[in-house]
Amino acid sequence: MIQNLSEHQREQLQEALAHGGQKVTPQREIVYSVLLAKRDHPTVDEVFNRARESMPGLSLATVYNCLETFVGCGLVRQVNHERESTRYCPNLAPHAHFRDESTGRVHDIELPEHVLSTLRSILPNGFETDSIEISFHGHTKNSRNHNSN
Amino acid sequence: MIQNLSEHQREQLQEALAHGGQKVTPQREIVYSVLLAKRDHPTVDEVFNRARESMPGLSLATVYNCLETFVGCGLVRQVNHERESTRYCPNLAPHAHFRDESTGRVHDIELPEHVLSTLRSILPNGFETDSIEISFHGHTKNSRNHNSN
DNA sequence: GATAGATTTTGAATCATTCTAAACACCAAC
DNA sequence: GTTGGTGTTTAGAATGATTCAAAATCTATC
Repeated sequence: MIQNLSEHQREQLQEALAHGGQKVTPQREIVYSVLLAKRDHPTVDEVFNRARESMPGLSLATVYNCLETFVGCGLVRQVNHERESTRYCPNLAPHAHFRDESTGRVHDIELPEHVLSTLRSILPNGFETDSIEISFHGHTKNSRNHNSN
Repeated sequence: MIQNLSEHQREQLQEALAHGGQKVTPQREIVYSVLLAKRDHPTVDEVFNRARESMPGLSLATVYNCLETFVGCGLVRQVNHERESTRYCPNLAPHAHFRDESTGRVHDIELPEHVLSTLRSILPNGFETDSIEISFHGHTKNSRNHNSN
C-alpha cells in the first residue's frame, strides 16, 4: 500500500535533511512516503499505523522523531501548531491572535469586516464557515505595552 | 485582588447561563471575574490559581467545568480551539485549512498573496510576523470529493 | 424538611507527547 | 577489520493537560 519514494522525492528528502547534517534513513523514507501517499492530514498515530504496514518494527517514538525532524527542516507543516495549554479569552468581537514568540504573550488583533469577507471569498463553492481562526506568530518591536487582550 | 462582578456583568453571566437552564454559582462568578479581570488569555491552570486566591477550596475540575460551560453558552472563546492530536501535512505552499465538522476531514485552501498582505496590513506597528495560521471551521455542501490536501 | 436536579469535589483514568537510557548503524581513522 | 564517534532508533517510563466517575453538596420546590 505504501509507495516508495520517487527519485525526485528522495532527493528532496535527502537535500532537506542534509542542511542539519541529518541523514536519510529507512524509517524517515517510510514516514515521508506515508505523508505523501495520502494527504489527509494524518495524526501521528495514523502515520504510525500506516507506516507499520511496510515496517512492522517501527516505533512510535521514531515517528515522533521523524516528524519533528521534517518540521525542523521545513519539509512538512504542523497543522495544529498550538500544542500548549488551551487558553481562554472573553473578547467576543471577531479578532485574531498574535502570539509573541519571545514573550509568549498573546495579543488580540481586531478583525475588520472587510478582512473577514476577503477570507470567506477564497473558499470554494460548497464550503460553509461557522468560524475562522487566525493566529499570527512572530515578535513585537519596541512594544510599548500593547494591550494584550 | 479579584474584583466582584459588576451588576451588568453578573446579568450577562446570568442571562447567558439561563439559556441552557444553568445557574449562576459562586464558582462561576469567580471564574468569570478572573477572566474579565486580566485579559491575558490565561490557561486553565492560571485561571485556577487566580481564582483560588478568592476561593481557596475551588477545584481544578470545577474550573474546567466552568470554562466549558462558558464556551458552551458563548460567553468565552477558546484560543487554542484545536485540542485534538496534532496533524501534519506536506503542502508547503501558503494555505489555510478548512475543517469539516461533520466528517472531521481537513481540506487545504489556497491562500492568494493578496489575502496574505491584507492580513498583514491589519497588524499594528511593531508587530512582525513569521507565520500566519488560518483555520476555517464549518461544513461542506454537496461536497463532490474535494481534494483533501 | 424531603426530593429532584444541577453543581462541585476528589481522585483516578486517559491520551498525546516527551524523555531517558540502552542498543544500533554508519563511517572515518587507525 | 577493529575502534570511536555521531546520529538514529527503540522500549518503556514519565509528564502534563484533560476527562471521567462517583460521592458529596446545594438549591429550589413541594
